[in-house]
Amino acid sequence: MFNFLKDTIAEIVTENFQQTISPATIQINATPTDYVGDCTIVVFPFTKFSKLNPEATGNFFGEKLKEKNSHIESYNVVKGFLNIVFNQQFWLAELSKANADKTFGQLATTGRKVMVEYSSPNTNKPLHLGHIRNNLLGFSIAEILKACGNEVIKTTLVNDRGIHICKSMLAWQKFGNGETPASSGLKGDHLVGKYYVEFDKAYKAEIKNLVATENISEEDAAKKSLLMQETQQMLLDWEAGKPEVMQLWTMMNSWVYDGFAITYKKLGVDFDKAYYESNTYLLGKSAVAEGLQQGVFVQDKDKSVWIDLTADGLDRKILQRKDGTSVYITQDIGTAQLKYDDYKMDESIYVVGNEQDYHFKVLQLILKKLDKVYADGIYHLSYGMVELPSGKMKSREGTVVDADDLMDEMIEAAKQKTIELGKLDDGFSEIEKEKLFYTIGMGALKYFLLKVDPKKKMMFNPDESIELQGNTGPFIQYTHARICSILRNNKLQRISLEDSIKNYPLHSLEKALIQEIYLFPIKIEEAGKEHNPAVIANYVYNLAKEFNSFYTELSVLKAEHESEIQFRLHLVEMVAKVINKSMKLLGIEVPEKM
RNA sequence: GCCUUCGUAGUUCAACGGAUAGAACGGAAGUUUCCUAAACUUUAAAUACAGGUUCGAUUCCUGUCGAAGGCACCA
Repeated sequence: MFNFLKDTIAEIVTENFQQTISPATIQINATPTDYVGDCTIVVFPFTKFSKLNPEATGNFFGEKLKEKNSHIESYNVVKGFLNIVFNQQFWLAELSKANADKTFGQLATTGRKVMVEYSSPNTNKPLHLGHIRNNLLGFSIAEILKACGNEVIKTTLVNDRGIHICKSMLAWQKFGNGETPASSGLKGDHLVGKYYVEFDKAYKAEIKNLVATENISEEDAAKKSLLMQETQQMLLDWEAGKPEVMQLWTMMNSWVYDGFAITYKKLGVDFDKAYYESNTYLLGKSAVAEGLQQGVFVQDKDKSVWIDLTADGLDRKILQRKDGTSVYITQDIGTAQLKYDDYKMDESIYVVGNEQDYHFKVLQLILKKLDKVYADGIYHLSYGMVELPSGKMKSREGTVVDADDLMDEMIEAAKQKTIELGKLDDGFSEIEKEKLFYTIGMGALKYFLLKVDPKKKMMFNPDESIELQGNTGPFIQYTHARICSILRNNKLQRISLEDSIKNYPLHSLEKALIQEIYLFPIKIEEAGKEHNPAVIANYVYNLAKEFNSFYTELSVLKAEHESEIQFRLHLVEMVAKVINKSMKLLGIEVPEKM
């Protein structure tokens, strides 16, 4: 923030104290509202070489800054804080610049290529609330990185094979009676998920039965389970390419993909490229050979392959089982290579839950040891679990908040609320109404999940968590709709922003809005750097709040001079633009009327 | 057992080591002859505990208590 001041401060230090400091280490914040100033420089660190007390140091720097920068109107010092006030010309010039910039909010091209892998579903069950957080984060961070000037490739790695898939398949074979999405009326992914739950039920019943009748431990019962043995046989058959199994697998997966397509469309997310684990699960083999040859991996007597990471503070990790099959991390090593071969990206972001923190630490370290050029570009965008009041969601037991159900409930809630408020009296066709309910409901859901720092776990109470008032998506959408309404009713005249500015003194609420607008590109950069959409969510909420205060206290249309009204209309139009662009970065639509 | 995260108003979330710890919901009290009241204004309410580091600690370090997650040839 205010980086031009940092450079000037560094200059002052060099000229007066024969020291060099890095501009990046200087702290400049927005001034808290109770103090006079636009920004605040923390001068405590400078007292070391200024040999003055904090107040005197602040005054010294304030004076020097004012000499060097014509934009500074005044300064004041409170304790060790130097508050700077910029003059009106500065803020108006910034507003003009932003207004004239057709691509405001699009940062300069970096020439960097970034891959974002997200969603990465399993094909044995429908998506749930946790997946929604993943999808929204992935989509949003991709948008933010684009705005930061990067070329972005969105990918997903579909987990379409493995023992869990076989469980659904086996249960369907045994209990399904040929049920299909068409015959049952169920969405394909829900139908398959139903049999995944069926399997778990039948399996638990079998174990219970075995324990009771044969008087053995649960552990032993698990080994004797016929269901589990059949499932494992099915996995072997799949790997051998047995036609009946492949046919069943293809059919059931296609049901799931049809279901996912609907969910993704409703969520508003998409991918440039999908990788399938059924194509990549054997890729780790060559990596194992490579690692052994380089001496990075070791092979035990039983033929299993390992890497010893104890010197790096981690564990000894298996990479290939004694039977020669590869494990999860080995596949990831292979897939990382495949992705790099395909795209040669500079950065590769994995949007994956924080229960895999350790896994990604290990993955990156192994790739480094293998001297892979792309190892440093790997970034695990780790996000916290979404928790329910009742505890953790368990898809095996079916105790989940289903993604499709939740979206429908949100849209329904938006509908009820909208009708209750009497918002739709005029000018909405049935189609427009449905579209509006969808936009508001999804806006509420998306904002709710994105406003929280991704790293942190979050609590979701299905009964009361999602509000449409307060710090919510609909609040921001509503603010946008009000501005659009003002602009509809009061067409901007042909007076340009520059001509409407003239020289009347800016009201503090007008200035506050200009300051928020000024922050937009800075926030985008910050969000990109931190891989954190919540930065944008908090920003746009503040902007909307700032507008609401302005709107309530000032009125756009009742200024003293016509040029001032025109100026306010320009200003407010700019606010709407920034809200629109910010929300786009979050993947949230903003209606013009609601 | 070892490792990693996290404990902030009643609740859900904020706060690059910076000023008097901010919002929202819920509670209390107000504001619609006027641009959309899903709004605005006022008000009560919190850093788990004990030490340490320094000009300054919710933030960094140590310990205690509490919560979640990971590690054993699952993905």
